[in-house]
Amino acid sequence: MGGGKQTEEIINILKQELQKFESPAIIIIAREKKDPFRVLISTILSLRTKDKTTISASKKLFGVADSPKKILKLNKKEIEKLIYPVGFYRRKAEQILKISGILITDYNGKVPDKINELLKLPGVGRKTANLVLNEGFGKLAICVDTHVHRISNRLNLVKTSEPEETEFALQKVLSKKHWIVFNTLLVTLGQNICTPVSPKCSLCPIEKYCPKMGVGKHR
DNA sequence: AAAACGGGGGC
DNA sequence: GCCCCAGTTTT
Repeated sequence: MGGGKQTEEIINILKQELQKFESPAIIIIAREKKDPFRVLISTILSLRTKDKTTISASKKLFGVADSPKKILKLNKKEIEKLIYPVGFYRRKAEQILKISGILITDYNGKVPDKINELLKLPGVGRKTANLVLNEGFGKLAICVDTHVHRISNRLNLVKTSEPEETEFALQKVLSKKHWIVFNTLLVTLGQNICTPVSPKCSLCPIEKYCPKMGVGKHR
């Protein structure tokens, strides 16, 4: 299935050239301790939030409680205080409590490793679920967020209007060995170079593969 | 002052 | 399918 020489080249170049940039927040957090629960909770925290904020809030929270059981010993106010600088902190505190309760009662305290089960949890959509499968469990999944969606379309790897379409379109285009790294590479590229507005095309290591080369400003 | 931030849920 | 969410940082 799929691959394409050009896609291979793009991924290889990105692997080489993006090493100098900091990894996305969830990768950094997962690197410290590979634990699906930490990936899940920090991904919730990262929603519409900058990486630096996500990392510091995650550290604060996990310093106090990094398991469903420990989370449930806290009340909502205490969690809010720990995660405070992230956006939507009240909603997220509630979701973290609810998720922890559900994990205890329905899943024996473990994060499920099936996407349909993950999607039942409050605050968990496809992006979060796939990232948990991907980074938490090392399972084959393509996590599509705004960066992956935007850049995949800029490169004409896919022609889609919604992230969910992108996920399924990429499954046909990408060879499976790249499914897990793809998200990290494109997020890193998207945060540092191929930004939503005013992308730094002159710094882009794959500019020659980009159909919008030289446009300078594109969506 | 305004836009941006690795979405998701409610209607 | 549209609209709202929440507070901090960057432009």
